[in-house]
Order: sequence, then C-alpha cells, then structure tokens
Amino acid sequence: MSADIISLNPTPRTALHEQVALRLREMLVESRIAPGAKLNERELSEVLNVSRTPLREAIKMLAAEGLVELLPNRGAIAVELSEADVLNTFEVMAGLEAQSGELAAERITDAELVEIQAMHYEMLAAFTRRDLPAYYRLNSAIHAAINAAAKNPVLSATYRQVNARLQALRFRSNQDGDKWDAAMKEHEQMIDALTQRKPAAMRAVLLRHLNNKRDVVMAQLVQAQSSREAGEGEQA
Amino acid sequence: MSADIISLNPTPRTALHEQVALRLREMLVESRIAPGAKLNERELSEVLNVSRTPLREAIKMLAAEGLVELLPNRGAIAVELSEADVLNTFEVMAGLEAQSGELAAERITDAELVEIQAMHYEMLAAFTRRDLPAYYRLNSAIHAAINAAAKNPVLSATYRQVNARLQALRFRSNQDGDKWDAAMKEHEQMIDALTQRKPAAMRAVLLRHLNNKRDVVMAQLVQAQSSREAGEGEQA
DNA sequence: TCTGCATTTTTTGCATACAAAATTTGTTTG
DNA sequence: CAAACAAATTTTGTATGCAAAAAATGCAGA
Repeated sequence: MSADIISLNPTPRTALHEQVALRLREMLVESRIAPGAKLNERELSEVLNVSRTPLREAIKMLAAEGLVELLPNRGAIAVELSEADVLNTFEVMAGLEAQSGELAAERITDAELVEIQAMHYEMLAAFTRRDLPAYYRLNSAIHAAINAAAKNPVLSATYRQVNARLQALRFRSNQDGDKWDAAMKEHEQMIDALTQRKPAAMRAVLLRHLNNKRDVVMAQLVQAQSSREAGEGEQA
Repeated sequence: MSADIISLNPTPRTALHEQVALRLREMLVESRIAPGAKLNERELSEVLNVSRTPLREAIKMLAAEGLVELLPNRGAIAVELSEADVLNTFEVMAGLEAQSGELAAERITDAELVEIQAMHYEMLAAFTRRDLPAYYRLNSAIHAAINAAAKNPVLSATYRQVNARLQALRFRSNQDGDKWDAAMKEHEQMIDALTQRKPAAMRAVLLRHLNNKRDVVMAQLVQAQSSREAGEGEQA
C-alpha cells in the first residue's frame, strides 16, 4: 500500500506528513475541501494512501497554521471564516502588504525591479484580454516578488500563512469592470513608487489596494451568502 | 459550572496533544529547552508521561508555529535564531505592534483605557523600585491590553505567534539605566496617544519603542555570543 | 408521526509494534 | 595511534490495535 507511494517517489526525501500537509493545504486553499467540512481521517487516509498517523500529524500542522479547526474528540473541520473573520484577516493582510511594500521600496534591487515591471506588462496584457486566470496568476507573482524584495523571510512566511486563509475567497472574487480598472491603476502606482524608491507612497498604495480588494471580496461574500440562503429556502 | 466539571473529571477535557504542546511551548519560550537542543522523543515522552504519538503531534504544531525546526529523519530541535533572524523578527513585530497601537487608538473603550492607565502606574512603581520581574510582567500585560483594544483576534494571534519566538531573548535583556528611562518615557507617550485617540502618534511611538527594544536585545545578544566564544576558547 | 432513549456503529484519541534511518560503538588495519 | 569500516544500538517514521467518545440507528411509547 505504501509501497505504491515509494515506487512512485523513488527518493521520498520529504517526510510523509510533510507531503500530506502539502496536499491537504492545497485542497483547503482551493476549496476542494469545503469550508466547514469535516476531515474524516479514515476517508482521507484512504484517498492519500497513508496511515492515520502521518495524516493526523499533518492536520495538527494545518491547525497551527489556522487552516483547520480542531474540535476535541470530534476531529477537524476546514475553517469557515465569518464576515468578521474575513474583515480582520484583511486588516492584518493590509498591514503586512503595506510593510512589505514599504521595505521593498527601500531594498529592491534593479534586477528585481526590472522583473516586476516585466510581469506588470504581462498582467496589463491579461487585463486587456480580460484573461482572469492569467491576471490572477501574474497578480500573485507580482505580490510575491514585492514580498521577496522586502528581504525579510519572517515577514514573507507570516504573509503567506495569513494569506492562505483568504486564498479561496480571492480565487472566486471576479472583479467587475470598475474595480478591475482601479486595481490596475493601483498596480501602476506601485510600479512608480518602487521605481522611485518611495516607501511611504508604496505603503499608501498597498493599503488602498488591499482595502479595495477587501471590499470586492466582502461584496461577493454577502451576495453569495444571500443567494445561498434563498436557494436553500426554495428547496425546503 | 466549568470548575465543577474539571474537579469532577480527574482526566482533563483538553486533549493530550494540546496539553503537551502547551508544556513544550512553555519550556521553549523560557529556554528550559535550549535553542538548538534536540527534542528526544523517548526522553520527552517519559518526562511528560505520554506516549510518542501525542508528543509528536504537539511537536508538529510547534514546528508550524516556528518554535522548533523539523530535520527529516533526525527529529526536531529548538529554533536557534541567528542575528539576522532576530532582526527580521523584530521588524515584523514592530509592524504588528504599530498596527495594533494604531487600531487601539481608534477603537479603545474608556474602560480599557482606564485599566491600561492603572497598569501603567503600577509599572511606574516597579520601574522606580527597579523591580525588573514586576516591570516585565506589567509591560507584557500592557502590550497585551493594547493588542486586545485593537479588537482584531487575527492580529492578536499573529502577534502572539511571532512574539513567542523572541520571548526567551526578551526575558534576558536587562535594560540598563538609560534605555530603561527611554522605554518608560515611550510608555508615557503611548498613554498620551491612546488617551487622545491619536492613531498616527501611537504608531510612531510603538515603532520607536520596538526599535529601541531591538537595539537592547541585539546588543546583549552579540555580547553574550562574544563572551561565550571567549569562554569556550579558554576551556579548549 | 414525533419524541425520548437504548443499542449499535463509526470515529477519534492514544498506545504500542515494527521498519528504516541515523548514530554510536568497537574492531581492525595502515 | 589514527582512520576507516562494520556491527550494534538508538532514534525516528509509519502502521496497526484498542479503548473511549461521538454519531447513527432502531425501537417503544405518547
């Protein structure tokens, strides 16, 4: 049984619980495991072809990361963020992004800046074509690059951990025309602030950017909730 | 109510791996397990009177929290922060504290403010007596209260997690006269900024406060390292 | 039919057992 | 005596087994 995994991975340099954590993290972030859903150990251990021991270790790690919630004697469920949770998480994200941007404006190298500018133009192309998947991919890459330019691994790790909880929501938030235009404009202002090495400007733009993103996500969240409630009402 | 349940139940309701995580966290934060030291599973399971299974689950949680490092096939060691790590962590802490303070200045209630003021005077008493333990205790309590006043549980949780890694260092950093005076002055400025509900001022004070704390800790860190190296040299 | 309760089944939590890897120890040889 | 290699021991990683708790099921009575 575990022989399958070993044969597929000739050198399982990474521990089993790490691999499991990775896969579970993916499933949670992509909402393949729905928020609020129970993580059945027997089920998951069969799907992932591992025993319950490394699976449980992985679940404990995800709990510490805030991706699942541990219910005593009742296992774990995928975190379900309330409206307040989303607002609070965005508030923290805004602070982390703002600081990243501020530090990046101070510390970015010319090479890093060039690469970000290039990605920016690619994103502009995706925006022009209204290619949402490509846009999101480039958007994430740019924000990650800004983070890297801040040269603070602790900040990056914290950023990633908090961001993971919002990932699922972000994925779904299809910005409409106006908001999308505004987001692109903000991105151009970021490039300017970075090019001119203006930390304060960079901080200000990122705060605005995150607040707008928050508004988009929140609007879609309440809309989804109300339509879901209406749908359930019809069925009942 | 809940006190009855606890007294009636000889075996506590909290899961074993949670209890173990709590105790290990304490031992790591207080440096009872030295930075860089190996966490021997057999040894620890004997000391804590649990089997290796819940112990390992607890260790995985601490790894996700950044308190221990997992070495593949070689177990876990207590994190050992390099100079750069300490600087980076303080940088993140400064950002989180600054944001906490900023939000607290916007959201603090009169009752919360009164309590913080009271603790401030208690701390002033401890400062006057040069009672370092009491000072630290009150200092922590005040910072925690400011955090709570920000009314953002996600921010508080993030703050606590990052702070835990520095706790051991902070404990040991005995401020000398000058630095201590400055720290007290900064605390008075915090009270002012909170009382007058000035978020920007609060942010500025906290950034200064954390930068000074960082300098104190770093100075003692390099001093401890050099003296340790000298001592080792003599022994060899 | 619905509610309350007892019984069965499932699921979680912890301990133990076993396999693989790393470390230590001991011995041999140059 | 030191280095290198091999055997033994320890330690980690994973799987399995068992007990306790929770959930599901079934049944009796109103």
